[in-house]
Amino acid sequence: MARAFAERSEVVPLLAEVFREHGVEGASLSLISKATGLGKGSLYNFFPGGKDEMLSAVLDDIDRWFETSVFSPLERATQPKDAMQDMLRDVDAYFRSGGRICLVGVIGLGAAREPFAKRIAQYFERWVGALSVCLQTAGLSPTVAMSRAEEAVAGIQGAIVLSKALGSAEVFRRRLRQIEMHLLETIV
Amino acid sequence: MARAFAERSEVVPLLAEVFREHGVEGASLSLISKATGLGKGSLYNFFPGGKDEMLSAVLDDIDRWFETSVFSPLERATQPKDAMQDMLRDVDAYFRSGGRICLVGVIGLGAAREPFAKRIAQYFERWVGALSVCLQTAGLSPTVAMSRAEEAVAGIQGAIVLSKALGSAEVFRRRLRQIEMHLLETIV
DNA sequence: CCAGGATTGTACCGATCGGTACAAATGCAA
DNA sequence: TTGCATTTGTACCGATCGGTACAATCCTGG
Repeated sequence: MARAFAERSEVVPLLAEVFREHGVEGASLSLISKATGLGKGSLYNFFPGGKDEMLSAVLDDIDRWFETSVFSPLERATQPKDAMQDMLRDVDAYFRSGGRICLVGVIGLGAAREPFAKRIAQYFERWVGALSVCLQTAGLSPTVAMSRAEEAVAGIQGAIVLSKALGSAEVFRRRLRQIEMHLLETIV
Repeated sequence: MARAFAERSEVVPLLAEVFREHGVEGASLSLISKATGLGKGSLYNFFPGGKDEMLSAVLDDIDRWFETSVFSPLERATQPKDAMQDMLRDVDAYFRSGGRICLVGVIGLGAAREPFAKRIAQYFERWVGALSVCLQTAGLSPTVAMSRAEEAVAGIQGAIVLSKALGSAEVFRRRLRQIEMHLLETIV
């Protein structure tokens, strides 16, 4: 069995970047081919299902990253304050202070949403849920925790939209700082 | 001089809806033609510049609406509290409680941003600025007003993303209610 | 009623889309 | 080294893209 020059798994992040930069519909196979250095033959060898399978693999990759780096740590946190600060630091790095968009969010806004609607909803439910658990660990009631978690996640998404539109990383960081303040107020 | 069956101005809202539902890249001329009931001939008669001019006309229309319905009332307000509540009511109606997306926001996130980057930035600067003026009228310092205005506008954008992803109008309304609380706290 | 410009549908353009076919190139087991 | 399955580049497919050309149609001023 011949070895692949590029593992499927190492192509996925490149795909993700193409989807982020050109949108799902705008990411043509020729763009993808150029960005990955892979011809159509290789692309369809790795992803027989075409663009849909590529996007699906990208979403899997994103899910995995957030699960291990964001959601799980929030839920398991014994020091909620530290966990939430870690989350915001990781989020700032992941979205490059607003220079990188949230692929899940933009797919959710687009017309090609339907095939992925369930996964997109789960991503945000999971995020809000994990943050809510963390806030409850800090002593907040389920109701208040849920509300504040939803506010924080929406705030992050809004920060991406606003900072991207204004072309300002400073706006993103400023929003994140405010979200942090708001998450931490009235807890230990 | 022959009269037009459809004024250019009455086609624009239909165009806006097509762009919102299918995205700027996904809104093909055939879709636009079907949605407006106009053939390519008429379309290029109204908009000789093609899709770009259509999108530009849509953005003009959006600017005009927000200017008269949102920005200007905020700036001229003598009762800041009422003005901000009116804004949030109008925003809820305009975005159909999250059922409708913010076209300016999504263009700002996309790759086709560059030709419209300046206008997109101005839209958000104008929104944040007008809200900030209103908050200053209510007695807040420029610094605090600016920060709170930015938070509110980002919150609205985030509410759209989140509610659309979750398919829940209730999420949108809940976010808006919280934004209202936050805007109004500590003012008359 | 008619002349002439405005408006319209339709056919068509080259380019590019996502996807398929397949032969040449490649790498490993024996 | 040889045999063979895998991997790859490339040519090609029908469909559709945005846009143009233009003849037929419509409306209205005279």
